[in-house]
Amino acid sequence: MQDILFEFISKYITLTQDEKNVLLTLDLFHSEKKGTVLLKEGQNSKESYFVLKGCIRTYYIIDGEEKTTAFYTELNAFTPNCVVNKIPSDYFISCVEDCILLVSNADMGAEINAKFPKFDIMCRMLSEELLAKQQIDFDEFKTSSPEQRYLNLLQKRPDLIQRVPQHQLASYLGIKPQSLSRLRARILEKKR
Amino acid sequence: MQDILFEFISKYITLTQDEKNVLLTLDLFHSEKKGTVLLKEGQNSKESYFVLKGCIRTYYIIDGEEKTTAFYTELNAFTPNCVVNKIPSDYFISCVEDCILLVSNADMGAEINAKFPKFDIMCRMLSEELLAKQQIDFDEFKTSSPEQRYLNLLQKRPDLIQRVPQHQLASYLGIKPQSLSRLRARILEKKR
DNA sequence: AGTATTTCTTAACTTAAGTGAACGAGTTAT
DNA sequence: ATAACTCGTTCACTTAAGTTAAGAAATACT
Repeated sequence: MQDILFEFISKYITLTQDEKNVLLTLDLFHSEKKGTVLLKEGQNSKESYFVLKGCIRTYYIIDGEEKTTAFYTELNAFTPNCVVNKIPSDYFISCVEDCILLVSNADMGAEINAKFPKFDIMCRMLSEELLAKQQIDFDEFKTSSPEQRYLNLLQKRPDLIQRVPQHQLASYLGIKPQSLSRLRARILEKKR
Repeated sequence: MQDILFEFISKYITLTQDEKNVLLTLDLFHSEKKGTVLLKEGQNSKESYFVLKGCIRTYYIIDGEEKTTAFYTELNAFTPNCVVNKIPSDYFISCVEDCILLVSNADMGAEINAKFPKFDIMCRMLSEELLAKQQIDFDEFKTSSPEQRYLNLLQKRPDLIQRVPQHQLASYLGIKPQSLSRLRARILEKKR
C-alpha cells in the first residue's frame, strides 16, 4: 500500500528516505467497511481523503432522495468543500466498497507543509491539475445528453458501471434510475 | 484599475510597495474589444486571465454549434486547461463585452513565483478555493433541472442574465435557446 | 435611412426524461 | 424459513426538452 502512495507522489516530487519515514510515522492509513459514512451533512470535518483501494462517493439528500455527485476510486484525492471553506458540509461521504484510505487532517497537513515545502508544491500542482480536469468534466456534462454522458462514462470509467449500484450511477448522470434503465435498453436496441 | 487588483490580492497575501511596483512594471493590463477571440481551438496558449472589467466566455464548437460552458466577470480568474496541461485547447475564449483584462504568461508567472514565494502561496489558495467552488457548482448542476438552474442563476449571478445573449446563456444552462425562451415564459406564467 | 444579420420568441410536432406503480430477483433481518 | 427491504426493470402516463420552421425585434453595416 505504501508503495502505491510513494509511486503516486513521485509523479509530482522526489522524496528522500527520511521524508518517506516521516510520512509513515503519521498513521495515515485507514481501512473502512463498505457502507461506512465518513462525513455527514452538517459536520465540520477537517479530513482529506486519498483512495488507495475501493470507492467512495459524495451525495446530497434532497427531499429525502440521495443524489450522488461524485465517485472517487484508486489514486483519486479528495478534499471536501467544508475543509477548505471551514463551513458545515452540505453533503455526505460514504464507502461504496470496502476501502483502504489515506486520511489526512488539515491541521496536520499544515504542519507537514510547513516542514516540507515540497508537499506544499505537490498540493498546489494537484489542485491545479484537478481544477483543470474538473473543468473539462463539467464542460462535457453541460454539452451532452444523458445518453451521451452514459456512453462517455462507459469509455472513461468502465469500472464504475460494474462496481456501483445503478441508482447511484443514475443521479451521477443527472437522471432518475428508471431513465437509466430505459436508456440502457435503448442503447442495446440500437446495437442489435 | 490597479487598486482593484491590489485589493483583490490583499484578500490572500500582503504586498510591500516594492512588490506592487514590480507587478506594475510587467505590463499586465490589456484592453480588449467586445467580440475579440482570445484563444482558439487547437492553439497552445500560455496565458492566464483575470477579469478587471467586462465579461469573457469559454465555448466549444460542436457540430458547428457554439456551446458556452463558462462566463468570467469582474474579479474572476481563469487559467485555460491548455496552459496547465500543455495541450492544444479544446475550446475558444472570447470577450462578451469590452474588457479590461490582466493577462499573465505561464513562463512569466513561474519567474514571479520563484522570486516571490508569496505569489505561489496565493496561487495555491486560489486554485484550492476555485476547485471547491467549482465542485459545488457542478453538484448543483447535476442535482437540478434546467428550470431550477435558471432560477438559481437568477439568484447567484443576476447580472449575467442582463449582460449575456440568451443563446449563450441557454447552452450554459445545458439547453437550447428555444427551451430557455419557453422556460422563461413558463416561469412568468406561474408568477401571475 | 435602409438593408442585412443576428437574436429572441412562438408554434407544432417529436423524443426523451420524470412520475407513480407494479413485479421479480436478490439480500438482510428476525 | 419467512418476512421485510433493496434494487433493477418495465409500463402507462405526464411533463419538459429537442427539432424544425417562421416571424418579430434588435443590432450592425454601409
